[in-house]
Amino acid sequence: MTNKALKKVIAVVGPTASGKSGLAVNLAKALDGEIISGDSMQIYKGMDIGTAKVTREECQGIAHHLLDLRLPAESFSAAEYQKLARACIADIFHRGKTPILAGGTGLYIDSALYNYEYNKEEGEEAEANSLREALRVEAAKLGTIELWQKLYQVDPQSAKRLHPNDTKRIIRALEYEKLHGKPISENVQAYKAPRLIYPTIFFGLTMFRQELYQRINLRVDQMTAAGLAAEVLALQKEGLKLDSQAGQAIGYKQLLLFLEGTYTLEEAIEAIKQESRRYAKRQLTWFRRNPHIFWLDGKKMQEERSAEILAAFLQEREGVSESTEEGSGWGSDKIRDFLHQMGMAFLDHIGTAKNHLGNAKSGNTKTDAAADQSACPGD
RNA sequence: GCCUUGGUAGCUCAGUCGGUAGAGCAGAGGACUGAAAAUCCUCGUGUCGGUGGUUCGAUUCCGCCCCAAGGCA
Repeated sequence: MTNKALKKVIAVVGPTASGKSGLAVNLAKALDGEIISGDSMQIYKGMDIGTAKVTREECQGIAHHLLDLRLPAESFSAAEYQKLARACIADIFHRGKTPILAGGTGLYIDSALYNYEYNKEEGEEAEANSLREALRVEAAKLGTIELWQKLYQVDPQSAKRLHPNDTKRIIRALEYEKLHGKPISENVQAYKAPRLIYPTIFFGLTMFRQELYQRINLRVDQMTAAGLAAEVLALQKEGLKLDSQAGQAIGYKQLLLFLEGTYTLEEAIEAIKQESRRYAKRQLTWFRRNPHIFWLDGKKMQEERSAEILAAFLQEREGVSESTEEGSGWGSDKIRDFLHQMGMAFLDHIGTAKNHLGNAKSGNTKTDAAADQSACPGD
């Protein structure tokens, strides 16, 4: 075997606790890869336990990029992420390795991999932030409807798109208009036809909802046992605050509220579990609409051999020229057959995600053979 | 064994002076282009414990039975 690396970006996405990090490392080992984190909170130094950041052992010698870039008091943005992630991808390709983008922050991942256009002129972060702060103050004074009406006057298109209660997005639209003198809706053409900017293969990890939630609950308990509260306390002493970006991270927010006396410890932990479950659901909503993603059973993909087989498959196909890289046309049937042959689950993306509710109340929700096979591996 | 109070949506309960029922929480679906672990929108049919009776009609009234909690022996 000569070069194991692919000339493609591998993206590993999915909800929290679905096994992304582990699969990414195993794929990296098999494909001579390096991992780029696609996670908005692992950006922060010192936020390790609560963000489930990979430990030294878990890295297994594989390079991980875009972790620990900022202090918890600092801010960060999707635009900055885009720039850094793309530079990282270029560098990894340049060194003849496979870039593996793994993470759960949909906006960050899409910003890096699709033709999202952020404005270079807007680089003056401080200026933008002070303007944003001013708009925030104004928003609080005006009330939601009035703020929305204000946006309607300068950018009726965006106003129609945005719900009057979605203050955050309304503020951004107003901010954009002030900074550029034109409505943000003008910058949105690309967004109707998202285009991948690298050859990319997406893998999404998922599992029955009930199972996923169990794993989330378990993981929160493990984080608690590993000293999450102590971590938050230490960060608080260094200035981590509830109203900062990092202070909004699930786990950190609730424990800060505990330290402030709003929650008991038990209440905080319950809230962390619940918010994590809801977050996982939102992640699934984001990724499900992406037709490029091949969905895999997160539990089965945990086994190292699964990753090896998948990697071998990718290498085998590397030579084959693919004219239909984009869209679900990419070897769809072939990969399905292959994965079935390997005894792995192939979840037929969007449809199956819906079949994967695992909702006891609605009983048997399996409707197709693929879901059936993956759903009951032992039967 | 007797008495009391309950048994209504996954959970906690409200309610129907008899016309097949509704809140909170949990949960589900969706949106998303410089805060995104953020922000926002939408969604409530359940043998009203079981069974007989009264009634045009019972989840609602009555009888019996089952279950739970408390009290008395």
